[in-house]
Amino acid sequence: MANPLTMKLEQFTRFEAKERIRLDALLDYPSRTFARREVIVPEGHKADSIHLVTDGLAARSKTLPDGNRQFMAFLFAGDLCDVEVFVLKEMDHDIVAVSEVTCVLIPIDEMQALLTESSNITMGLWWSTMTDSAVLREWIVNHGSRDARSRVSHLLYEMLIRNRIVGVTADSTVPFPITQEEFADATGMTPVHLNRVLGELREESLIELGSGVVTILDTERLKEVGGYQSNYLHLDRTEQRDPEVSGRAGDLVEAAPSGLLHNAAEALRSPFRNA
Amino acid sequence: MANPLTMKLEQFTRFEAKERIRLDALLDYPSRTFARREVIVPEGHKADSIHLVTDGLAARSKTLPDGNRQFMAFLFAGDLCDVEVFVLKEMDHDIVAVSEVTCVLIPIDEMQALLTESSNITMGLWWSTMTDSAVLREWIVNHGSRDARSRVSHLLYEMLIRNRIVGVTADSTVPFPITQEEFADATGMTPVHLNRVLGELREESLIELGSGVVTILDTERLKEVGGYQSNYLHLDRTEQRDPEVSGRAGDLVEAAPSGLLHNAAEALRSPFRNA
DNA sequence: CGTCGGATTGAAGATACTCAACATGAGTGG
DNA sequence: CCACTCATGTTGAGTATCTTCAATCCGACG
Repeated sequence: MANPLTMKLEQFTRFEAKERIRLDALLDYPSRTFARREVIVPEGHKADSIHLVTDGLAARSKTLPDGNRQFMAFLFAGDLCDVEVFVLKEMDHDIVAVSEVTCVLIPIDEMQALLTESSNITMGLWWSTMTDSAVLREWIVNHGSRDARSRVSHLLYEMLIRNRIVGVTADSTVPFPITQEEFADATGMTPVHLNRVLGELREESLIELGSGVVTILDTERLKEVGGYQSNYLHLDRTEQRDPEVSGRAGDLVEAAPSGLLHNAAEALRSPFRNA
Repeated sequence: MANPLTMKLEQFTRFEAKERIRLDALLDYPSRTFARREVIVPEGHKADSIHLVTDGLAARSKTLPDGNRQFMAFLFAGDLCDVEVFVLKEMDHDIVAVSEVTCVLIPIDEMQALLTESSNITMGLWWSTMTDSAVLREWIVNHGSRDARSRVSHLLYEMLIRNRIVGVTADSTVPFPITQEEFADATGMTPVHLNRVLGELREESLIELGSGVVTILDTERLKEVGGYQSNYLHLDRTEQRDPEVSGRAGDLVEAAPSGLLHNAAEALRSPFRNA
């Protein structure tokens, strides 16, 4: 079984065999499955181990005193839930399971060892938090400057792209096992209004809703409605390998079915390769 | 002159003399001053040097095709504008000068060297991007789940705390050299409505507006209106040194005038100290 | 004194929220 | 196998918040 974390980090740098083996071995640590709705890592938690998602959909979530809940990010296979506690003192938000989620629990000492051994891995993880930051910033734009229609479209489109990157989706079907209430928490609106907006988008034949899946019927128009620009996902490293690829890799991913990024990773020359 | 970057990173780890000298020497690189409104680093920029703010207030900003502008973060002295281009391919947003801003331009090779030399510094910078992420997440909550009143109060309070951390402000006066239009861009609302909300807060004797400064008249109530919780700034490292400090350092900073954090830094035992 | 950027105020309208009812569909237990 | 329940989705009507457009005000500065 391929280690999704390795795959992810290889978007940034190319690992030596030894490093890859080391990373792959992380999957041997005990794993745990969380039910839908279950809290994977609670706010205030001080970790002795780090959670790596290997399956399912999780979310970073914060609940305000008034009960209002806000999702700040979605986590897929290959995403680390709580690298921050490793450096920061404690979690400042919850990680909750949106679908059923499986995590591997990596002891903090092991993580520590990994970082001291390989600066390549350290840099890779740093890169990972940076791309996450870029997504966070885009979410701020989304919440601050776009209306409900755009916000919903934007999130759906982002989900499509992120799934394509990972190679989960070949066509325009996005696995999105989420209730409308949760969707509303992610877009900062009420479930009622979200429902109406989704209705609209469906009415206009932009999307189709199945159980646990969203099908994008008109990717181009959805992208437009969402005001989507792909640069913030930083998918454009392929250029460095293959300059004659017309356009940017971001567009490529949006067009090509799957498996692209892994290839891109193989060819990557990062500034830290020799570090 | 104290290097604000060193000071900031010392909140996380304690540097050896050699490292500190190395960091401090960064200030010798050529610096540049940017006028109000000037773009410091444009979107799409691929850097050969990294901008370190040494004075003034800058902002991360994104402008949508429809002209709508959104600020995603404010940058103070000691903040790096574009570490990301160092790892990512290019900037996905602008850095703009809100007040007059001075930056030191650090050559990318120098930065590279620093990272290879000292894993302590690498970890420190990683820590820095993590705390930035925490702030970004809080901004998402702010935009997604709070109404205008709370949003404005929250931002003001955050600015107060961040200024206290740096030791700029002893009392409750926050240097905030910003127009209401820019303030509106940071809170995701129209200038008109922001103006009304500010009026309200002033009416209620929560704040007072001067030119380039905001005075918080009632910190407690402002904190409450903003629904502010201090944990996301991760100021609580002092506990590790001085367990008898009642409460958390976060609250301490909110109460104590200044200079706290630097002391805290001196005593910090980070998990990476021996790395 | 006039100009200009920025702050302030008013009135009308749109977007999104609240409250509340109702529909649907997947279990669950009789 | 049906009835019941519970979670989720859907729809309606009234309301609040925030926006838009536009006018006016104010202070700094030439």
